[in-house]
Amino acid sequence: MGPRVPRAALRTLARARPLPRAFYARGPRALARALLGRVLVHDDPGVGRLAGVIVETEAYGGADDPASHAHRGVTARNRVMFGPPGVAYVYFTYGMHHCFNVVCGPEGRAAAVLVRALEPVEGLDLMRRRRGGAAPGELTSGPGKLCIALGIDRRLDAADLLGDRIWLEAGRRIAPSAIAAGPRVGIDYAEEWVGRPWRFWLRGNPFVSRTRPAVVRRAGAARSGRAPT
DNA sequence: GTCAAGATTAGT
DNA sequence: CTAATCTTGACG
Repeated sequence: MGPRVPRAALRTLARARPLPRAFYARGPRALARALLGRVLVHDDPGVGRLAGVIVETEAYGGADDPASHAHRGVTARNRVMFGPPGVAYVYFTYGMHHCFNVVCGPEGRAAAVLVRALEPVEGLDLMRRRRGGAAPGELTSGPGKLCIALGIDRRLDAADLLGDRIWLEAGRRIAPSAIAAGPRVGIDYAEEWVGRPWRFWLRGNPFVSRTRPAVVRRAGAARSGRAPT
């Protein structure tokens, strides 16, 4: 017989455990929604736990998605997008920023979810130092910012999210009605894909990235509310 | 080898 | 609005 553990404590333990592989075995849009409210934890070597609640995500597909790195097949950079789900895809861009993604879907089928913003919950002091003394609301309110704050870089590319370096925990339960959707940021090309609401966030959450609204360049591509899937 | 563009951010 | 900063991947 093991030690008796109160039910509430069991729930806490369950919450503090990495989400199982099966959690990631679905398409990118479903996962992008499911990731909202989950806690991203980085056990930064020699530093400790840095964590935040995911409040904004974007879904990326494979060959058919012109905005995806996987659009033109496997390359050295995007290879993990084609691998098994539950793995980190971290890439470097604009010569200075990293972006953290969660690989999902069945193995062999490229798909991933970009984590665009967090609500910081653990390691705020260090995050603030790394972010140049930024205000709490600015620490992790963008894909590049959150990587700086949590110390995420390419060393974590291909890291297993069921390992001991970086993982996700269950966190909060989110009601579907609390989720808002809109066009992906920085995707102002590929006309017929621009309006697709593959960006998700917690409605009204102050830690969501401030983005200029995705501008639809060509008339006729503009859509509001529901768009083709 | 060469080169344009980038799933961004901070500052003017 | 634009500079910063350098990797990636397409093309020759």
